[in-house]
Amino acid sequence: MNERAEVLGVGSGVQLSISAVERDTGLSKDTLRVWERRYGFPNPVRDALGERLYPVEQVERLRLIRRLMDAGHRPGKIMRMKPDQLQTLADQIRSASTPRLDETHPMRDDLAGYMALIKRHQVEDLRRALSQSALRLGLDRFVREVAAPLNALVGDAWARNQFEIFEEHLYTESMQVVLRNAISNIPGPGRSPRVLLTTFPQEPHGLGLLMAEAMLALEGCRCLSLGVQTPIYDITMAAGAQRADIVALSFSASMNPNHVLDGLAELRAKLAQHVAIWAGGQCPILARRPPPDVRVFSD
Amino acid sequence: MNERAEVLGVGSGVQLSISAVERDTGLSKDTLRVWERRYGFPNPVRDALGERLYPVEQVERLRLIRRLMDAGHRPGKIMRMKPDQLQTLADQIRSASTPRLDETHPMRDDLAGYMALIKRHQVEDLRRALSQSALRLGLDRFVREVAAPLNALVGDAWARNQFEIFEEHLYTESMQVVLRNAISNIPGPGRSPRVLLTTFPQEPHGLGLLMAEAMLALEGCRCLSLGVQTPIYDITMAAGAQRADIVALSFSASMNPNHVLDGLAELRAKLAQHVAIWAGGQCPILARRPPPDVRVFSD
DNA sequence: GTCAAGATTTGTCATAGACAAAATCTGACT
DNA sequence: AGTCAGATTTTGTCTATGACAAATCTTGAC
Repeated sequence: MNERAEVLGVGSGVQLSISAVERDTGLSKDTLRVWERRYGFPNPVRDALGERLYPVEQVERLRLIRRLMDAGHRPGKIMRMKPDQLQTLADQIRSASTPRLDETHPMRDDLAGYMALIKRHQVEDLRRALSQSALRLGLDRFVREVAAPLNALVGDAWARNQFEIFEEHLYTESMQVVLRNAISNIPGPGRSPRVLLTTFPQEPHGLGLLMAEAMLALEGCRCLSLGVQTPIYDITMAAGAQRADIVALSFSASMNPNHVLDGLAELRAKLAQHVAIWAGGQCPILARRPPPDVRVFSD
Repeated sequence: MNERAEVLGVGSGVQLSISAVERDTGLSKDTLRVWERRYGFPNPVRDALGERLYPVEQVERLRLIRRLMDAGHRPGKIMRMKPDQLQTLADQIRSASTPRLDETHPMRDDLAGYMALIKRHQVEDLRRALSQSALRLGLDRFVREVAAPLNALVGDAWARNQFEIFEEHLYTESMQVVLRNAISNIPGPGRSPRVLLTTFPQEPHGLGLLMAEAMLALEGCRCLSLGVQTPIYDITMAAGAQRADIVALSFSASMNPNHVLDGLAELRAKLAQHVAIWAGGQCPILARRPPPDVRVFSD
């Protein structure tokens, strides 16, 4: 019932409780404790009750470590490195995973423009610009060339602490309005596959779902979205009730990899065999270790 | 790195590992273990390694318990009850929460029709019926006479355990589509008050927000929604950045009354004095003990 | 009815040991 | 040089039990 403040301001720096760090980094409490025991990092201070308090610098380093692990590095190696070595490694990763953005091409002007609008809180301008872009490019190209990369940029900036929560909300709401509007203008669905869209209970981000719905609806699929955070058991019930041919799931980068894989395995086991599972989103584990019997989409 | 199958078929029934149950029920591992220790339920069998395996029947009972807790009951009481008593309790919630619908008036025919469509999972028919109703009545009357009461009915049916989670999701998504569509067709905003809409972090329900946005936009307000679950600090930042005149908040019946009152007090303290706070929604505490300096709307 | 003080309930945090799955290393063999 | 089986290390999650503060219920006075 412990709902005491989990963010405590103490002296110079803010400090987070273990559950706050679990939320922010996606690392389970067990993992955080065992890392401390084995590697000596993180090294949180303790409050009067002996409970862990993580300084923000350590939380940021944990976030960085998580990114490196997503890129294939193992904790035992990373944990021993000094901060500057870590940063060097991180920079290498970045050029490996998105070479286009840094050197080959600079960030595309239009995307940079949208980011600036978000940062300056010009919501109406942002919405108008996105709408116009969608009209100009067509929904298909808009999703591929604007929505998806912009989403990644925003997620990235968010992970680096360059965005306030409300700025991310402003972006999400704007993009949602534009996408929903575009989707509702797609001519009536064909008879072809019936697709049920949703996310797992730990995944509150719905933009990926809308992008998927847009693309699938354009292909003539009969899309039915359940919104976000549907328990696995209910996904199977809904799939049965709606006679779905495909269950499509969206995963953001912040999802715990094990939850993703375990959840997909459980869903596969409970779902009728003839129903296909499609998975997409920014979540790195999907690309690194795609589960069997699940079709994975990168974009 | 325990990624052994967590869904094991053993003899007649399927059994789930503790982490699978955590996912399915939303109860933390710690909670599941401490319930077992204190109340003797759940009572999972053990595998060869001594790890818990929960039979599906127990998981389903856990889900029911969780619902009753959401409705305000405490685990210590519920846990001792026999299955049939549990079901009785679940049924009793109805008469307490909505006396009017059962005896004083019967349920209106059109609303009963929508409820039936949800129950029969006829999503496309539901969406079409709602759209037509919105066109026929006009958005203002549609919100007052259809969306708001239907919302209450669905919330009620949910509390009585008459709806599956996915059925509630189907309804929410349909109504959301209809409302958003209607909102985007409202002619451009006047210059009058700038309204910032959102909910508190504990409140994930967004339909109330959309209904409020519809009503306010009809009045010529410049509405800006942040979506759901914005931390109080970020609400103040957003209000400042957007030069909001009004901050409008929506509260469903499931919100903890103290969280509501404390949150409103905190927001009032942190927000510039000239910014008004409007609060609305099904939450009973708002009507029973309206906080000072906050304008409360029942519909 | 409303409020404060006291008692109870309840979720989360702490500790440390154990173990299987994943990842890496080793050496033999095409 | 590449591939494969087997040994070794790494790593995350599980186990158990005790502790405690926040939330909630109960009691009694006004």
